[in-house]
Amino acid sequence: MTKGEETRQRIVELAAPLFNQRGYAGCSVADIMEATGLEKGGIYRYFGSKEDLAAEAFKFSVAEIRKLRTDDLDGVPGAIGKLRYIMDRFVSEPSPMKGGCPLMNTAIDSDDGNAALRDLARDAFADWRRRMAAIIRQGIRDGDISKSTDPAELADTIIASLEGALMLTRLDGNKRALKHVRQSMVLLLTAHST
Amino acid sequence: MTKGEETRQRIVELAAPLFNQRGYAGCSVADIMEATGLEKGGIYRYFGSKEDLAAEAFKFSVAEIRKLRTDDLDGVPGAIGKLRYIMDRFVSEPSPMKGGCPLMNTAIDSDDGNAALRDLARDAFADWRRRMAAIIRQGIRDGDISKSTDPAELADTIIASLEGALMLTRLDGNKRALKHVRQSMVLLLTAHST
DNA sequence: CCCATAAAAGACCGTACGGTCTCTTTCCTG
DNA sequence: CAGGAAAGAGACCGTACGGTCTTTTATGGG
Repeated sequence: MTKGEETRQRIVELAAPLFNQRGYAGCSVADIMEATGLEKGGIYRYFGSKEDLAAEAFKFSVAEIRKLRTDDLDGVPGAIGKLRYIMDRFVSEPSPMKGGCPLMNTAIDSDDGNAALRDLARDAFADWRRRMAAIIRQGIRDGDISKSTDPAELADTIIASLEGALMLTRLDGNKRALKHVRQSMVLLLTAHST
Repeated sequence: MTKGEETRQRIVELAAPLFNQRGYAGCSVADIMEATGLEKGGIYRYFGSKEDLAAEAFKFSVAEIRKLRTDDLDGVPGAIGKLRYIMDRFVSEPSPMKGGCPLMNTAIDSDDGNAALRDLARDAFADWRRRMAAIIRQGIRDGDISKSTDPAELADTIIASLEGALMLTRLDGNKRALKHVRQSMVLLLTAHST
């Protein structure tokens, strides 16, 4: 990795939490200059525009979050176990990055305009949903989850409720909503169990 | 209502959807000038700052959304019926205002900085949660909902999952997530019914 | 050690930002 | 219809914005 590549990577890693906290419009290039200690020239050398940099930063955030949420998942036995593990991790480590969940933040930040970021957010959620549905399908095959369960429906519900609860939790400054939702999701899983 | 008061109100009503779509940082005073057809002087006459205006606009949005979501609720019999009615309305009319749910948008937009807006969002969610918990408590008293149900837990779950689903729905451009979540919440309600 | 090149600095540009202030127009009342 | 007050226009201010370009500095292979 050349020095330039290292610098570029450093910019992305430092910009990611800034964009995540302040949003695309709320985070200026000057903010990134301050965070990285670089001048304009040192940044625009690697990125054609602020939007390009924001997209790269978001991709980095997605990769980070996916890593964190997928870690150790293979070692957890059974579909129900995996789902509960995902939920528990979400409650115990709700914000893998300063500013909350980058997926949700970007989804809301870019729902008007900024099509590039919006599409990236959409893809990231689609990926998460697909992976979770696969776990549920496996659970159905294994006989742990009822055959009448719709994997997409359950995956959407878990993701939506976790993200919604994270928003409330960050707003309230405590984990009450997250804990409540986990409880409810455990109950829902019970209803889907065989 | 004097002409000034009318103008002030018009500014608030026109600014509300703009702030909701573009966020606080993403919506400029010039945008509001264009929407209202007023010049700077005509706006700053009524508001001390952009932040003041944003707060007023958000309060207006909250009042609107609360009106829309509380409408006709008294006519619906039973706690379960009321909860299902709320959820159905949320699915059929997910965005009472251009740009999605102002509560969620503001919550995410202002979670870093902008304490005034954040507090308003927090209060708005607290109010919604309180009202929903009251419905659930009434359901328990009436014997429609199990005594072991925690009203706050159920209220948090419904609100979180609806808001999360709304985010996904707006991102995807279709109502799949909202419909899936409603299905799941109906099932969850069943589990809480006596 | 030299030197081509990579890397970064930072001056500069035009524009848009939030906000202020004075001047003009509109309105309402006596 | 006159005059004072309310309402609005719009010029103006300093700053910050995203972005460009030339110049300087660091680096690393021959």
